[in-house]
Amino acid sequence: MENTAGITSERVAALLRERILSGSYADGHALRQEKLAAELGCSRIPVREAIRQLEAEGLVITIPRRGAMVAEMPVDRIRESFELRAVLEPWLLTASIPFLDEADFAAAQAVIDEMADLGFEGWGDANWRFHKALYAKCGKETAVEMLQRIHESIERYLRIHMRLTSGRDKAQTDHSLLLSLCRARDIQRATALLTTHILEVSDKLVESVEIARGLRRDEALLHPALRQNAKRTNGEH
Amino acid sequence: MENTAGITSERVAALLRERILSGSYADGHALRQEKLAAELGCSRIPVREAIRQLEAEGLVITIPRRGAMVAEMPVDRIRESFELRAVLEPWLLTASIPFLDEADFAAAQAVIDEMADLGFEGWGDANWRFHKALYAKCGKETAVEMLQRIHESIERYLRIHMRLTSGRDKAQTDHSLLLSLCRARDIQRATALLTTHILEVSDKLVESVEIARGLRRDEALLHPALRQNAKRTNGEH
DNA sequence: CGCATTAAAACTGTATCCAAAAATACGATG
DNA sequence: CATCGTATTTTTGGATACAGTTTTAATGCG
Repeated sequence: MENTAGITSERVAALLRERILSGSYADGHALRQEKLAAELGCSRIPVREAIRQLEAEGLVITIPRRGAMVAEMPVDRIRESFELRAVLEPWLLTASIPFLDEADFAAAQAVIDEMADLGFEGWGDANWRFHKALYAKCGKETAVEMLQRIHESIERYLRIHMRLTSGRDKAQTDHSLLLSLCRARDIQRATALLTTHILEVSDKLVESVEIARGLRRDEALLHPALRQNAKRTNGEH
Repeated sequence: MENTAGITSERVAALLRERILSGSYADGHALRQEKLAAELGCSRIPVREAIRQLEAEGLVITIPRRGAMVAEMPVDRIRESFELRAVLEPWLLTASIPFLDEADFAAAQAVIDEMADLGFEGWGDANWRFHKALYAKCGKETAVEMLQRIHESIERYLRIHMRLTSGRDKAQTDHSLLLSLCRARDIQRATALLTTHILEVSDKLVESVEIARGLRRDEALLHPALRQNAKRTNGEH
């Protein structure tokens, strides 16, 4: 079974990460070892190692003897993630702008074009790739990796937000304007725009997440009520 | 076979982390699964999961089919870690100072006192605990956790630096002064001092690490030469 | 001395087993 | 009828044994 390509536990981790980031596994979704092993056609050991890895990445939490589940990020943490972005990204942009060349600008523009006709699915990832393109020359790899992790951890909430608002608002125009300012090497205005861009999205997104969680809670309250009315008739699966 | 006291993978991870942070396992030290399992009295499974976890934390790197070793941080990364500290810590301090109370100051002072009669061993950890005490009220848990990880990843190089310079220089006076400024709620001067404090240590520490690595390289060049002179006489272990 | 072949070591994953803890189902009782 | 306690089932965490593969070393020959 051509398992020669790469280490299995890494592939399992990549697959689970993809499912969590994409929202395919919602917050609180339980990651059952045996089920995943059967589904992926491997034993439990690579699954367990992958779960450990994702736990260290903060995407899942494991409770001993109870298993792993997709970690739900509290709204305070979500807000804080955006605050961190608002601190770090302008810093990286400042360091990067003087060294950006035409190839970097073209790459960023290509991502903008790509995002134009993109649905909800790949939007969060493309958004990060656009921002990252502007930090290409910042010379701070560790910080970029940290930011990538931050973007990954909030990607599913960005998706929820876009699904609720059914649109990507003025992000596209923000991005285009930001790219123009970078081309003009206008660090002052570019960082100012970037900061407001990040913080604006933050407020709206937190709002959406609170609405979504409120809805989910109502649903959770509704389900037991339904179960009382229709005893034992629900299909559970 | 008292295997009732199973060693959990978390404990293995904590132990290995401790050994890496303390410098007990130097850069490049190979983490052999079977050897560790035998030493810790457990099977390879917890060891493997612990290694995956540490890999995600950036403390070790694994090369497929070759095993795991303690990750060596390039000097550029070390410098970058301090740059990140210089950006994030003043930010946290600014957010925290207005809300610090006497208990927080007393805790910070206690760490300073503790550091006075402390050798190389626990100094890096205490240093972080002092800084963290000042960010107690910043309300940014994610950022604090990130910084903790940064401090952990550079702790062994701090140890190397102190061993080479055999002293903790003016860190103590810096810390005392910083605490005074925090007590006075002088955000301006406190953040300025903090920034210079971090960047000063950075330059000196990078220098020490470069010296240490230069020495180690010489040693590596010397060893094969010795082996040639005294064929087969080296005890390998 | 250099290089090719071979042997050993070490990692990766599978399968099976067991113990412990949690979840669930079930039944007794007030 | 609701609630509490017990028993069964599920799931996790780990141990053990084994096979396959790759890297490293050791050996031997020209």
